[in-house]
Amino acid sequence: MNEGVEWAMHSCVNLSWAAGEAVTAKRLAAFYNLPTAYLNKQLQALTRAGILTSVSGPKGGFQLARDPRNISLLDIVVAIDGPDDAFRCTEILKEGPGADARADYTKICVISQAMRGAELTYRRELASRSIADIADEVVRRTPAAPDDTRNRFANLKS
Amino acid sequence: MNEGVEWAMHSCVNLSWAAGEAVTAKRLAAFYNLPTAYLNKQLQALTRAGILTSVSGPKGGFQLARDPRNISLLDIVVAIDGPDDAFRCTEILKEGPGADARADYTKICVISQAMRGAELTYRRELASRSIADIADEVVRRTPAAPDDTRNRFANLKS
DNA sequence: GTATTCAGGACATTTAGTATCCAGGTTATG
DNA sequence: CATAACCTGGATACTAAATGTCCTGAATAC
Ligand code: SF4
Ligand code: SF4
Repeated sequence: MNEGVEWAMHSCVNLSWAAGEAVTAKRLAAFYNLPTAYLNKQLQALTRAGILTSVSGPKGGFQLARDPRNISLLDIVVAIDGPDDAFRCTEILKEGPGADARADYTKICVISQAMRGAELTYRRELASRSIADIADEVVRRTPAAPDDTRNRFANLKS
Repeated sequence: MNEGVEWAMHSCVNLSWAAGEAVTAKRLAAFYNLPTAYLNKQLQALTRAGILTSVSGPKGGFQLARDPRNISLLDIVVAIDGPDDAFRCTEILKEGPGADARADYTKICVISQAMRGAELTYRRELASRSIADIADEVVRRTPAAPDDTRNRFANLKS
C-alpha cells in the first residue's frame, strides 16, 4: 500500500480541525516534515476524488470538500491507492485443462471468490469509519489536539 | 500482493488431489504454463513454512505437509507474501507536535488501529477458509476436476 | 555412478513507488 | 496592472520491489 495513504489520512484529520481556512500543501507537509512536492501529488489525487477542494493563489490551499463524517477511510485508500484489489487474479486457469477463453475466471473461480470476499470485509470495515470518527477518538484521548494543530499551522506560516 | 500467492493456492489445491504422490515443480509449472524456476521459489517458501514437504532426487517433488483441511488461505498468503500488513505506519507523528520518541505509534495511533482492525477482519476471513474448502467447492461445481488434474499431471510427465 | 530433482544464492530485467523540478494557470493584494 | 503566492500536471530521475533466469551443490532413486 502506498505511503501516501497514511499522509492523506493525517492531513484530512488535521484539515477537519482547520475548518473554514484553506491550508497550503507546504504547511501540511511541514507538519510532519514530509516532502512537499510529493505530498502535493497526493492532495491533488484527493482533490480529483472530490475529497478535498483546492484554491489557487495567495490565501489558497486545501480544505475538506464535505463533512468529515462523510469521508470514509476507504474513500482515501481508493483515491490514493486506486480501486484495484490486492489479490490479482491473472486467470491462469485459461492455460489449464478445460479452459474456456470466454469465461471470466475472476467471477467464477472459487479461489478468486474467496480472496475477493475477504477483501470485501476489509473494505466494508474501512468504509464504516470516517475521518470524523478518527478525529473524535483522538480528541477523546488528547483533548488539546485540535488547538495544537491549529496553532501549529499558524506557526508554520513561514 | 505477490502473484505467487495465486500460483501457490492453485498448486496446493491440485496437490490435494494428488495425495500420496510427489509432484515435481516442473509439472506444477507446466500445468498452468508458468515459469518453472520462479514457481519453484514459491514452492520453496511453502516448504519452509511447513505447508509442503519436498523430496529430492528421481521420484521426488512436492506434497502437502498436512491435511488440506488444516491449510488456510492465510497460511499461504503469509508464506508467500510475508507477514507484514499492507498499511505501513511509518510513525510520522514522531515528527509532529507533542511527539514522544519512546511511544510506539503503531499501537497507540487511532489511524493505525483502524487500519489494523480492518486488516484483521481480512485475515480472519482468509484464516477461516482452507484448501480443502476450496477443493470441495470446485468438486461440487465440476466433479471431474480431481481426475482431470491427476490425468494432466500424468500426461505432463515429459 | 548417473540421472533426476530440490535448495538456494547470484544475478538480470521489469515494474511500481518515491521524489524532484519546471512551465503554465489561478487568484489575492496593493 | 503587477506581483507574489499557490495549485496543476507533465517530465524526469532515483529507488525499491517484483519478476524471472541461471548455476552450483546436495539429496536420492535406480
Ligand atoms: S482459479 Fe481463480 S485465482 Fe486462479 S487464475 Fe483462475 S480465476 Fe484467478
Ligand atoms: S498517526 Fe498512526 S498511522 Fe499516522 S504515523 Fe502515527 S502511528 Fe502511523
